[in-house]
Amino acid sequence: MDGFKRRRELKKSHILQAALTLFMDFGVQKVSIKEIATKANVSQVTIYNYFESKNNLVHEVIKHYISETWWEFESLFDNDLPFPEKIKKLIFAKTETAQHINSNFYNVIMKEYSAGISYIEELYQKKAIPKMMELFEEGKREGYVDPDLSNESILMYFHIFKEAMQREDIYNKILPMTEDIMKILFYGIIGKGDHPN
Amino acid sequence: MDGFKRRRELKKSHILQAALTLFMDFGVQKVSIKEIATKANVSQVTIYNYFESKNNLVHEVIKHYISETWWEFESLFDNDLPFPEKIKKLIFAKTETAQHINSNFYNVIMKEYSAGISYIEELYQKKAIPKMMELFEEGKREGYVDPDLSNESILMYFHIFKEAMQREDIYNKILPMTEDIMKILFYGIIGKGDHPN
Amino acid sequence: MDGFKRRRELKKSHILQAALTLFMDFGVQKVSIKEIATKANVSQVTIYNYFESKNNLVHEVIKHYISETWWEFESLFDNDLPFPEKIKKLIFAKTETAQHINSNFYNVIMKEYSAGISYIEELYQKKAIPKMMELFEEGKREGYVDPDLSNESILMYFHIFKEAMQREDIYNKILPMTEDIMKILFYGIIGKGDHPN
Amino acid sequence: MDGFKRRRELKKSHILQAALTLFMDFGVQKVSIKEIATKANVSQVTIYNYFESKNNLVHEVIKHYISETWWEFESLFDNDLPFPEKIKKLIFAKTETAQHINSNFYNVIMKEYSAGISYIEELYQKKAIPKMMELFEEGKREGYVDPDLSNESILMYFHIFKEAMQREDIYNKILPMTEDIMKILFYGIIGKGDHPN
DNA sequence: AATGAATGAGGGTTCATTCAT
DNA sequence: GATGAATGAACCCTCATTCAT
Repeated sequence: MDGFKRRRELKKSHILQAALTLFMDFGVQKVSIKEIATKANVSQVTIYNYFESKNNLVHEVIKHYISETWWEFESLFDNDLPFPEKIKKLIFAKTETAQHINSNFYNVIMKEYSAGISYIEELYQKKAIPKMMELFEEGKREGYVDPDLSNESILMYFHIFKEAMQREDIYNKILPMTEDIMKILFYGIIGKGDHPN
Repeated sequence: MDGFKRRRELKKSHILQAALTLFMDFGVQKVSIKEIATKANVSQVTIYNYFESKNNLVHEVIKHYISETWWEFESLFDNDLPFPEKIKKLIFAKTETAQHINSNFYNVIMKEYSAGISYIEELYQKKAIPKMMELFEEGKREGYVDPDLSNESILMYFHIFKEAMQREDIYNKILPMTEDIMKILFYGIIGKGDHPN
Repeated sequence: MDGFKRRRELKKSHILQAALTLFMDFGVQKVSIKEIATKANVSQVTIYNYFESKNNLVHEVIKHYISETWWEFESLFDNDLPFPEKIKKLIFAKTETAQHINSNFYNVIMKEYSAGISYIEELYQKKAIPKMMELFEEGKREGYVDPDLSNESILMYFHIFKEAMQREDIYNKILPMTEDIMKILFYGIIGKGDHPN
Repeated sequence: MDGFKRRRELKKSHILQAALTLFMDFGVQKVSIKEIATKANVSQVTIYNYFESKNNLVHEVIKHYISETWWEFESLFDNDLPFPEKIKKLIFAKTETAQHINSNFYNVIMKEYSAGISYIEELYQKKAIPKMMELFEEGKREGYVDPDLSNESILMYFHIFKEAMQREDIYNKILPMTEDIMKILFYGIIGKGDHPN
């Protein structure tokens, strides 16, 4: 990549980062192109030159965000922790990028996702889900996961949790309860003791 | 209440209902006062006469919505079902009002809530939470809930689920997995069988 | 029509007139909503309240213009002048409305017309053309028009002239040549004298 | 002309051609410098380097267009057809360049012309008009044109026609009526028969 | 009390043009 | 000499809100 292209990419990256920060703080709709331009120290038109429209900028920001997030997610698996610790980390690890995400921005991402935007879909289907499935299988092998449960159910279950953790308010409330929550997760609300039936 | 006041209340109610419907479908930001006025068959100014500002209207709509939702929530407890059935109903019952709620509107409500808006806070603290706590105690007495778990943790746990269920996409995906999800909820991912430790 | 409606119509008419004047002078594209608003002494938004979009305003201005023009056109027939005088008047009469029309505006009107916009089309097909045809028939009866010529051809022929007359530059150049032009129109370039073949 | 200059002229010509095509299709106002640059495979700035401003580019394009058109016009006279055939050809010949010209572009040219832009004016005054005058004189000599008519009047008359023919809609409507139109042109609407007075 | 009319502020977007390499 | 990058100004349009009747 020559100097021209590199500088272009750098500036694009600046704009993306500025937009990402603003979107995460205030949501997509509340942030105007003007604000992004100001924060990125460029003119509005420059943004249009690079991204063509606000909609497109939003797409690119999401891609940017998703791929950054992805690396952090993937790194969670790069260790030899025992299964329960992996799970704990997976749910409670505060990823650098993902925290403090404005709910509007979050919803926009979800809308993209459920609209089947290929980039996210592919990353999720081809990489994230298989990684999780593999983890569940490991848990089943080691006796930590009931082999009768379908991986899909467990995935949904985790998904719901992981998502809730992204919300700052919930995260803060739940942090002091980590142990209890982990217990419920593993042993259910009944606990490991004797069961009524 | 004399005729004047009654008509006034009726009109207010019309406006609230119109606004609620639109907010639930499209979110708060995407709905303009003009649209609400049109749907409610009044002029924009009438809305201002009654509600002073859009922000205030939103507050009132949320109050309206929360109280409607509350009756449905309360009614979930009016039965003699065994504990597990109550839980299932609690999580999976599609309340009439709450379903299909636009995520933007949902977030606005949540923001109100976490901002400590008194009305919601009070309803939640003084009515909803005690009702839930009572339920958990019942579960503990009957051996369905581990007595070592704090009620607060269980509450959070349920909260996360109940909230996820409000989202149409998640609800639809999870419905076919009801049994698995309930199993995880009660027995954890380990299941009721022998435990590794 | 009550006072409200009357005032509304009056204001609408103001805006239409302002827009018409500007369009005729500078063309549609060169005139901004802001300019129209300033000239009509209203805010831009008022124009949008009345006309919804610039496109729509243009439509309405054209309708307004066409109907005004129509009365003047129709009045040209309300007389007992001999056929040749009628023709002369028809071609050279400077209608109050039609003169000084900016060519861009003219083209926009023509585009509307050829797009088959119903209002203009109908006026033209059902009223203007029959009126002209009738005139040609009169001319044929009185020996002023060759009965072998199709009315359609004559219509086209006149149409071309009448249109050219609308253009200020042409009109001014042609005015001193009125007699010659009329002669050509009636007797052709060959003139009434003996013909070569 | 050395290689540098030749390449420069080639590029200029490319740009002119690209601009001309676009102007003829969409009009001057609707075509942006960016589009021209893209079509000509140069950068926007190159256009500015060569033509200084859009206005100036438009001038140059018109000059380019006029001179191309001129050759075609001139060639119409290079034959030994009898007078009536020459006239017919003159009016109905669809020149290669001139056809399908967007009306906006046409008007811009006309504005240039009536503004007395020297290049066009000169070509017109010194070349086109004399050529036409010569033709009329020929017609007069051969008895096809009434010697009492001033050449200026006939010129205007033809001008109006020729112009109308440039418009696609009119051209298409008039083509099937060629014979009638030619008859009117030569013998007037009265025709060659006996005259009423 | 209710409403039609009106608006200032701001949003996304486009364009002709200039800067800087 | 040629270009990618950048921009101020303007445009159409929307919205929450106020005015005037």
